[in-house]
Amino acid sequence: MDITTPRTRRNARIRQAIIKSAVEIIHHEGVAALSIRRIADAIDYSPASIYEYYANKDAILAAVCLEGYAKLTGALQDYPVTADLRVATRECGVQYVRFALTNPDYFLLMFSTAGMQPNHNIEESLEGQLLRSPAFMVIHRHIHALVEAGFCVVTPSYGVFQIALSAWQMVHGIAMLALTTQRNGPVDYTVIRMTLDAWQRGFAHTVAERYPNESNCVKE
Amino acid sequence: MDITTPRTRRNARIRQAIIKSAVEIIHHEGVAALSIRRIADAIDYSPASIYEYYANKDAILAAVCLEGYAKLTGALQDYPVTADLRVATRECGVQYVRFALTNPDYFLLMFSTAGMQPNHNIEESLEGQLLRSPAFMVIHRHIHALVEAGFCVVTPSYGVFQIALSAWQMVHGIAMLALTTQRNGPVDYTVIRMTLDAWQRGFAHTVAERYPNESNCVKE
DNA sequence: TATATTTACTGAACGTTGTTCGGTAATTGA
DNA sequence: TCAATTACCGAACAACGTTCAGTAAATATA
Repeated sequence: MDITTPRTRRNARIRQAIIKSAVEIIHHEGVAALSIRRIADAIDYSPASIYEYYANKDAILAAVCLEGYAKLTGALQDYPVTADLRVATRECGVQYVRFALTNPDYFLLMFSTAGMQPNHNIEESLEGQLLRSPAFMVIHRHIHALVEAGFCVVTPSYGVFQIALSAWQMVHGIAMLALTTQRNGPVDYTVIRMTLDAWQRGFAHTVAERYPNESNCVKE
Repeated sequence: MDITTPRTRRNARIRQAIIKSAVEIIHHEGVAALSIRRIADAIDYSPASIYEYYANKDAILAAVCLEGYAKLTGALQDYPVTADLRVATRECGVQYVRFALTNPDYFLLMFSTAGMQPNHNIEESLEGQLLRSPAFMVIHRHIHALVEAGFCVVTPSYGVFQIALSAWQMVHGIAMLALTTQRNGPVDYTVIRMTLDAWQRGFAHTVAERYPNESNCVKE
C-alpha cells in the first residue's frame, strides 16, 4: 500500500510551503518579524489553518532549524578535496564561520534558543546523539583523518570525539561572538585561519594533564 | 552642587528595583517569563509607570545585561593567584564556562540577542571597544602575562589582542554549546581543562601561516 | 505659607501576538 | 449517492509592549 496518497502529498506540500515562507521571512526581515499571521498571509491561508499542520510556533521553528542543520552540513562539505588534511580541516572550520555570517538570523535561531535542538532525547548519551548528527560527523571525519595521518595524537581519555567536539567549540565560539558582540566589526578570515592553525597545533602532541598537581585545585 | 537630590536618589532606587526584579524573574522562571506587567507587579507599580524609568523593554534588558557583564567580570577574577601563569589562565577560562552554566538564562540573554551589547559604537574599532570591556581585559591581562613569561609567542600580525580574542572564542564556544545543543548532557570540567591546555599549547610557538600556498585557495 | 509648575503615577485603551473553538465547505470511503 | 472524515475559516481569548489623557504628589517660586 502506498503511503503517498493525494491527501498525504498535499499535506506535505503545505507543510513545506509553511517552512519555506518562514525561512524567507527570517532571511529577509529577521526572526523577530516572523509570526503565524505573517506565514498565513504568505501562503494564502488563515492563521488558524496553520495549526492543522504544525502544533504551534515552536514546532515551526524546530522544522526551520532542521532545514538549517541540513544546510550547515552541506556548507561544511562545500570545499574541494585537498592534499593537505590539515588545510581541509581548517577550511571546514572556515566554512562553519562563513555559514554563520552568511545566515546570521538563521544561525542564531539554531544555536541561541535552548529549546530546539534535534534529537534531544534526554536519556541518550551526548556522544551518541552527536555521532548521529550529520554536521558534527563532518567535523568528526576530518579529525579522524588527522589522527590516522598522525597530525593529532589521541589518549585514552581524550579521543577523536573529544578533539572533534573541541573543534566544534572553537569555530562555534568564533561564529557566535562574530554575530553578537563583534557584529559590527569586520571579519578577517586570515586571522581566523591563523587561529584555527594554532588550535590544530595544540593537538599535534599528546593531550596530557600538564599540571597534575594543580589540576584539581578548584573543587567542582 | 550635589547631583544626588532626594528625587535623583529615589529615581535611582526605583530603577534598581526594576532591574533587580527583572533579574530575579529571569533567574527563577527564565527570560521568556519576563514581561513589563510582571515587573510592575513585583515592585507594586502599574505597567505604565515602568516607562517613566526605562524607555522600553529592550532598555531594561540592556541594563540587565550590563549587570551580567559586571558579574561575569567578577567571576573571571574569582580564582586565587597561582604560581603557574598557565594554570591561572586556564582556570580563568573554566570560570567563564562555570558562570555560563550557573546562570544559563542570564548568559544566553547576554550573548544571544544581537542587539544588546555594551558600547556598540558602530564607528569605533573592534579592538578599541574590547579593550574597554572589563571582562575581556581580564582575559587580555592573562594572555599578556603568558607572553611576558614566554609561554606564548606573538607575531606582528597576531599579537596579544588576537590571542586573547581567540581564548575568549574558545571558552565562549564551550559555554554556548553546553547551554544549547548539549544542555542535557553532563559537563566534565576535567575534559574542559584538557581542551584549554591544548589550546594554550597551540600558542606556545610562533603563529605563522603554516600552509601559505593553500591559505588563500578559497576566495573571500 | 500659599500658589504655580513640574514630576510621578495610573486606568484605560490600541494594536499585535499565539492559540482555541464552533461551524462550514470540501474531500474521501462505502 | 451518502455518511464520515478532513480542511479551512471567522471570531474570539488572554497576554503582550506601548501610549496617552488625566489625576495625585512633590517641588520650586512668590
